[in-house]
Amino acid sequence: MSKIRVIIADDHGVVRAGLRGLLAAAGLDVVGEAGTGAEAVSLARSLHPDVVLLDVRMPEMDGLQALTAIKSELPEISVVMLTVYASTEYLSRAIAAGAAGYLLKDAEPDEIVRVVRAAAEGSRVIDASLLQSVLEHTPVAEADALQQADLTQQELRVLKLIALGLTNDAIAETLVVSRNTVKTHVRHIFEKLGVSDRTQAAIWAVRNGLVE
Amino acid sequence: MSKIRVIIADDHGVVRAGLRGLLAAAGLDVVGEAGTGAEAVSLARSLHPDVVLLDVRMPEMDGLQALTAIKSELPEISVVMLTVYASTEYLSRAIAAGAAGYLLKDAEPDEIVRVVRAAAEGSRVIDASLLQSVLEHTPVAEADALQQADLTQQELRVLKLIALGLTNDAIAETLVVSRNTVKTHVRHIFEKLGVSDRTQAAIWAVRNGLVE
DNA sequence: GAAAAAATCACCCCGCAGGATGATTTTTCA
DNA sequence: TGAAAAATCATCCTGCGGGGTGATTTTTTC
Repeated sequence: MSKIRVIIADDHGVVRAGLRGLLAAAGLDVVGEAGTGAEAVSLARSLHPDVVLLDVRMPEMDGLQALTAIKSELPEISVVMLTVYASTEYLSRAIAAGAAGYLLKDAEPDEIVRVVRAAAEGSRVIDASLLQSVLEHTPVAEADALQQADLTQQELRVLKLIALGLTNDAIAETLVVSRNTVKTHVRHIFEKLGVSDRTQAAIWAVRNGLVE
Repeated sequence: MSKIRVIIADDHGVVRAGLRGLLAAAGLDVVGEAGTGAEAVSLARSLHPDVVLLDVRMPEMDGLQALTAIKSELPEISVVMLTVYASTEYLSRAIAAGAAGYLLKDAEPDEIVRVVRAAAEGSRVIDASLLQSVLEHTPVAEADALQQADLTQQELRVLKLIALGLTNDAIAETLVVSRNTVKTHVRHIFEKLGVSDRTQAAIWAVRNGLVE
């Protein structure tokens, strides 16, 4: 079994060095480094790594743009986003654009390695602490419809992940439960909201300020 | 072939009378009238009509609540919503709650009859003028991402309908094209937005202010 | 008037989503 | 402590969604 090949893209040399050491120590193969989004894309093209670690904020094409470029040209490469902010907005966009993972820079080294490994295997994993903030923090405003919906805690989490654009399988992985369990929650959510599919549920969630 | 049985629910007697005459003249059978949402629900329960015409605004349970109650208890009954406002917000909710049609009160008599007839047959039809206003009116603010997406006119319409929660078949009916055509547009939309399913496309649309 | 873009539609395939049902375990709360 | 609610998971089934390909017609644009 060959090593997982990774490209690191961040505009700060210090961060790159830190990540490189961290990943190398875990037995991963850092095959390239980029300081801009554009560089990251061309490196991905020439080196075909298993995973690209992209900082959200970079000169000459930011992380999201680079992500989009890579996924459209090289969809088989897994891209993990790195950020300092726990922004639902960005998270949602990154997921929609096909990111395999989303990491906070202050995440535990083990957590970073875990997410990169999972990404290489084709899984989608969101950093636990980031996920926490997204799932547990509900904007207080406009909570009336939410109250009326009378969702349970777990159903609420599932709904938020639906509203982020995750599939049932991705939700199952994220919440560490089985796919069947997720499907059960999803059905209950539909009943309670009075909708008939996940798209309508997502729209409901966005309109009622459940996310963002 | 028996007449289509309709219940009319509106808190204004004048409106009810107008609708009754209009529908009767078209050969439909108005089997009941209600002045409140609660009445409409109980009438629906006892009379089992083919179609219920619900005013959005009514005392004792508004139209949306009545719609939800009817659809959960008697899903086989088609419900057409009546309103004076062309609100995307309400339209989206009504569709999500299972409305078969959505009519403006100042719609042409022929149009009203057409929608009620279509609803009785199980189709989902949105009043043409209302649809027009929803489809052709794009909030100017935040049009940057939209420009970048570079969608064609028809793709834009399809995306808006996706963001209202319509299925491909419903979109096909609404735009009067084949299902295959819709699917083609949908695929192109996904490519242009860089998303992988309709839920993410809907979220994109809402976030970028494409609807509402 | 020719070339390019947009819109239309068909057929095939596959997998996930969504519906129905039943069941067990854990947690909550009166 | 005992009942109710919540969370977990399974299995079966069906259909729609989404991917791939190809093709024709209409409209736009240079």
